[in-house]
Amino acid sequence: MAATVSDLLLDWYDAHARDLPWRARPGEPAPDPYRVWLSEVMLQQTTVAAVKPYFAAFTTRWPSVEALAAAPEADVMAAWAGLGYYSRARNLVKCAAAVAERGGFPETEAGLRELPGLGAYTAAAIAAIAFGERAVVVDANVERVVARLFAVEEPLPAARKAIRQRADEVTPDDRAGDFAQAMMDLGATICTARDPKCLLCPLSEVCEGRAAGDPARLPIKAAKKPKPVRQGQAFWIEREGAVWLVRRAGQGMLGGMRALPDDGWSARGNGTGEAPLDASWDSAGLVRHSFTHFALELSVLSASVERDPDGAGEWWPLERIEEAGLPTLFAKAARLALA
DNA sequence: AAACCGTGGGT
DNA sequence: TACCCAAGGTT
Repeated sequence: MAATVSDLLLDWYDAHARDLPWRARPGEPAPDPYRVWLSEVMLQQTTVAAVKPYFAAFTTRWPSVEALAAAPEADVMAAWAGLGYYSRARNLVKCAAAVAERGGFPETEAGLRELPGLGAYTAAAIAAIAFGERAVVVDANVERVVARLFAVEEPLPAARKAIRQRADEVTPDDRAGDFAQAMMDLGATICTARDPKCLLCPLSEVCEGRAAGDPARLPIKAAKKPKPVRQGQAFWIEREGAVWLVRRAGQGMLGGMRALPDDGWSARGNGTGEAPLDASWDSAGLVRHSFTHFALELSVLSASVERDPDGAGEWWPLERIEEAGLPTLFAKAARLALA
């Protein structure tokens, strides 16, 4: 009888699984659902290398979902600074509160799916990895592996339905969590987006994409739109060894994060060029920063003042600027201003 | 349902 | 350099 995809993949995983801080080794008991949840949210659209130091910091500072739920939201947002996609941090706080309130994580895919910040992928991943449920886990790695394995010629995103169906067909009843992690490891290390290592792949003998001759061209994706370049200004306002920081609105770009005052630049257009107060401004330089859907040229203006700017904000000590939790854009601006 | 939402690393 | 990409979710 021919070996199934899941047999081949699980055998490979038993020998080659990556050793990651949030993961149990093959055969060990399932890890703490809190650690699975936290890692899965951090890993959304984010590389393993980027997540590792944040995962270590969060689990040290907040060892349980109850501890995280009890933390001030500002502390969690500041600890997330630099990881990106800050709605994840806002939802992390909401989710921790909901889980602590109900006395633990839901143990089913459907129950998990109701929590803030958990979509189809993350709910399935936690159900399978932490609770051993047979859930169909489809992320970008699985899409790529499945598209190649079954030579799916339909372009993404239209192919998602067919890919999910194929993924369901190869997902085993037992070890669904290991199977999901094996698919993701395969996608991350062997069946990579560029230059797949087919000679090392446990599925090479059954891969229809390889049989067809050019697996690397799959999955087929639509061309990306060009990013506009926007111009804006940020203001470095000093008084008595402190800098004026504001908190951005809860929705939208860098929502909920501490920030420098700026002139209202956005994805849609340039800033107004208007400063938040009259002062003698010096140019501290230009920050070029690329977001997902636009690029920003941010000119940083610096001044010393003797009164508070209008509106809400706080004077933050310069020597503790690293602890302010500025997102990377404004951390770059601060570096310029302090240079 | 297409658009919005970060960042760092690889090529 | 410029572009692509990564364990997606929300609206």
